[in-house]
Amino acid sequence: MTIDPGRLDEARLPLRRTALSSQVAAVLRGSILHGDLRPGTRLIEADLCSALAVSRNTLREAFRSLLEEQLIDHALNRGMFVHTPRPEEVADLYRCRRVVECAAVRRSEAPGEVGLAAMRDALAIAEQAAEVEDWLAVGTADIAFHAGIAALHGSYHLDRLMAPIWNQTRLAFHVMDDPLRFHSAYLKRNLAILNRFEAGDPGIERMLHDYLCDAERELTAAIQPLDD
Amino acid sequence: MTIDPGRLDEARLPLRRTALSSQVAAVLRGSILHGDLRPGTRLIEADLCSALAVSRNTLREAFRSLLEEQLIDHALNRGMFVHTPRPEEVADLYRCRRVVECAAVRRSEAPGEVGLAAMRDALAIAEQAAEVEDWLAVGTADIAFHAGIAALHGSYHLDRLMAPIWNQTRLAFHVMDDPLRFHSAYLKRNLAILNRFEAGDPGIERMLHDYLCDAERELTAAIQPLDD
DNA sequence: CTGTGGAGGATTGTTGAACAATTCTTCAAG
DNA sequence: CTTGAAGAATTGTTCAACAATCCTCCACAG
Repeated sequence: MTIDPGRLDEARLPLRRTALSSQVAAVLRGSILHGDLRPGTRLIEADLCSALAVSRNTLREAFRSLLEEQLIDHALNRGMFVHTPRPEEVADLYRCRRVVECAAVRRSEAPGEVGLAAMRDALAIAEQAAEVEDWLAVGTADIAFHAGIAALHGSYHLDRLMAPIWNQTRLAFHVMDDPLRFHSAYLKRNLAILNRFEAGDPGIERMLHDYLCDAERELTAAIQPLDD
Repeated sequence: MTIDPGRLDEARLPLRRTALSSQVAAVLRGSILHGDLRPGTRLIEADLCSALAVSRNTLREAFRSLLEEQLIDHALNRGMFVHTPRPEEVADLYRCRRVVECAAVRRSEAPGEVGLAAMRDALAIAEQAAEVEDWLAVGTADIAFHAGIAALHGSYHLDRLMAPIWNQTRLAFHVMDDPLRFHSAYLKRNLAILNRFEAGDPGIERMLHDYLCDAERELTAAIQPLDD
């Protein structure tokens, strides 16, 4: 039996159908993380269906994914809302991050090359964005940097489970009043962390721990006023 | 207007405080974790719809939840199958558990009374079940014990993120050939862990680490032969 | 002016049906 | 025994409809 290369291209098209609800989820996820859909926004099914040109069932399947990622909240018979981080939730987020990230930089086994590369890339992007004063991008890169730290574990499940944590952290950044003062300080500290890790400094765990405590305190204070 | 207490009970049944799809998901989740639906079982939509008396759309929304929890797998145009744990996945599960559980017993701050109570309860249930040789219940209680350890963190998010880990661990137990030999050994070690933790022994972290490495090795070996 | 209550509209929850696409089953022909 | 194709079974996706619930508005009594 011979294989016709032309048929392979044809077969590629129906693959999109599987991704339909996933594509919708990706679009919404991007809008929420980018800040176009701000925390607290109500997501009305009919409007989104016509805007995205999909059926309600497909949209609701996409909602299911976003719910699992905790990017949106569900109120029975009232629908979906973009999640609004609360101060006590921020404290919980950073408690999780301290557990996972501090353990990641401590473990000597398994270098986790993927995570290290992610850290370097994220740092470069952040510095570049900071020069243009694109604080949105700086915040995103900061999260990517710390996701890279968690990825040092080299665990598929751990990365998967941390995704909601990063999402919520990103959301918390959106409800901050002054992103400049916040992010610029931590850019330098990220660089220091990377250098110490590559140097094999054993004090890095304590350093990262303090870093996360500081960030938690500042972020909690910054989102306090927004109490809707 | 007076309130008739008798009518409140009647009104409770038709009053669904949760969506039907999540109720369906709960039923399926229970069946899978309990072992009624064994790993590899194909979940045919039409059969489940008639059995649960719900529509396909509702059932598929429930499927979406179970997919996110990785209790079931999806094959394009072939449907849903109860997830079958693979050896490399088991290794990843225990890598996550070592990070979270070892950190939980180490931290001196915040006693985490809820988690401690969960550990005690789970241990009592496990011992009771072991006497009747109900190894299904012993396995479930073992997982509840370790979930209690993770709950020592007192973090809502961490508990939430660990839920899929416990689910997958429970699934892995189901594909073991000899549950007796496996669980009976770890029952005693669970008791030892609890005692050391309550005594404040600092060596508990290393002890728990070794425990988890042993369990990983044994479990991996036990599920190896089942390669479908 | 306040707030109480209800009518009506808007939105979500759920169902059933329909059709296309794909996979599985069966069975005859080589 | 293998191959191949027709038919059945199952899934992927969309649509329309109805019930249940929530929200808005307004009349009306105090």
